[in-house]
Amino acid sequence: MIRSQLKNVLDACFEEGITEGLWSDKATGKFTVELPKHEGQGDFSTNFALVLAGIEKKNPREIAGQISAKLTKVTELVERVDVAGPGFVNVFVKPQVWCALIPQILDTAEQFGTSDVGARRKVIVEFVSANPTGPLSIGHGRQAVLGDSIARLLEVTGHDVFREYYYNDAGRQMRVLGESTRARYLELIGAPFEFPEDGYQGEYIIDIAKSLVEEHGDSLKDYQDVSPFKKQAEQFIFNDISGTLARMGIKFDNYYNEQSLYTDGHIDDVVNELRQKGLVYEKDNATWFKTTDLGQEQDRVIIKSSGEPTYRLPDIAYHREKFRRNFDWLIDIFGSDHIATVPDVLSGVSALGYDPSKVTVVLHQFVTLTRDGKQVKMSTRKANFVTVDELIDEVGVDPVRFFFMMRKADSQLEFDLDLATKQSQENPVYYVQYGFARLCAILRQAEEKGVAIPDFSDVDSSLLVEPEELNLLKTMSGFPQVIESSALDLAPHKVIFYLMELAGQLHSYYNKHKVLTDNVPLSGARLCLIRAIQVVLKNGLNMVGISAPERM
RNA sequence: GCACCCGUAGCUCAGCUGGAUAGAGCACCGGACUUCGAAUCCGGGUGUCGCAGGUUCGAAUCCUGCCGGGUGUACCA
Repeated sequence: MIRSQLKNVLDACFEEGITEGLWSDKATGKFTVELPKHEGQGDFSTNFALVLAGIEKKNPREIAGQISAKLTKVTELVERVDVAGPGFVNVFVKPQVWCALIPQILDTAEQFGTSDVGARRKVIVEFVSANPTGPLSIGHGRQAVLGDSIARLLEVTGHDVFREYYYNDAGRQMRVLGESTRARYLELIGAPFEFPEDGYQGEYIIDIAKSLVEEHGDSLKDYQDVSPFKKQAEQFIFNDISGTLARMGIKFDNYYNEQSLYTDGHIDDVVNELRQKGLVYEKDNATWFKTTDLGQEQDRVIIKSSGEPTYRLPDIAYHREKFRRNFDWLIDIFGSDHIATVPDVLSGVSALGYDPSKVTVVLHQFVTLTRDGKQVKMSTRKANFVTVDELIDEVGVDPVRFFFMMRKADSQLEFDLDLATKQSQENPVYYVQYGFARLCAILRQAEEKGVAIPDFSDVDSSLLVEPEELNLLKTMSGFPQVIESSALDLAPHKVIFYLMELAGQLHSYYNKHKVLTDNVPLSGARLCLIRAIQVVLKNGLNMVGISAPERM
């Protein structure tokens, strides 16, 4: 936030230089204010001189001198300006400017870090979308956390967020599920049975079959229709899935059933509309979507010769419905194995007259589990756990969420079970949470000692002079920016990295400087600082759905 | 074959959309609790940023071509 203040100042100096004839306006919007990597390069630096020198064909050091003379005059913000290297202008900000951040944080409290950049844009985030054929797997877990955190971040940055789970309870998969359940049922009551070839092998099918035996005895024995089996399975599995999601603190605004696309006629609509545009034709008894007309390499089947649509058609119809429901931004979280649908859906909606640039697809790579330094094989067999529930049982909700967010979506994610279960030093979740708990402990201690936490207006903030204190303030001033960019980039991992950084600075500070001392004014100032850090850590954790425990 | 993603320290990964001397965690070694919680801190790094070109004041970052890995490329979802 101080960075943007400085940018405004720099822009003003730039304008001033134009009227003075020092340079033209060609560089408008080209230069930036950055955070230098190394000590001694100031609190902020700007490439102003380098950019202008390139455009104006002048000596960068000369321009650097001119701009730094102007910046130096802004005494309420700037302490000192250096010109370094090829022409970087390094700005040192007055310590009081950093300290002024404390009351801002304390006053805005849980609002600190929120913004309205979203301008109440309506955004729909579709994620998980697993069909109810079994418990959520590790891959779904990553997607669930990713989608939910993205949704949370969009919410705090001023978007109107709608979370949706898309599923299909018809189709082949579900039929096989029903048949598997029936087979287990017949097995349980001792009747002859035949397990379907691609049937679902999991234990949970047996549990479902047991429930049917309890409810109906053997009265379903001669039932030819699979639907009672299917229905029971679906209900059980959905219960299981939503239970898992609830454990992770995830709620959906809507579960969208693919079936409704058929019953409401949207599937036929889409085909007809595409046909009218000359983008649909029949060949080999199937119906094809002429995607070669839309820049793709080959045409795609949308209705099989059996009369059943392929997955593409409902996907396109579903996205069209999202557009028709007036969302401004459509975000899909998919596993990378679904990448093939993306071009088809985008071609489809764009052929139907909607703007494909309003669709953003976040593709995440796979998750592997490691234990004892070795990869855990993820077979459908038992022995090794593969469900999110089992993962949560072993490591806890917060570590699960945290670890799933530690990597950007593009990267494969290695989930280190040994690290996640350690309640110590190495575990980054506890590292951050412990930072928060520690601050709570200090404040409890203050209360016990009868030390009042002063109002910031009664505090002499010039007492906060330690480098660790100023660094903490600098880091905290970047928090709103971090939240905004991780929201707009749909990249929660940035928040995680930020929190580790902030917690690290806090722990260093804690070990070097004591907050509660006999020096009352100093303790007062530090207590205010402590409370500010507490706010930022808590907000950061909560914004990505992780708890901030006061004691651990 | 084609499309997308990845290739950065022993391992797992960041790197703010082009900036200065490339970072963190883990692992390993050595230190710090009569003091606000040691789930913490302090010290210890000799990396061809996969390779080769190109763009420019400047490239891990952008472009092209290779190499290696993953995923997809169905009338499966």
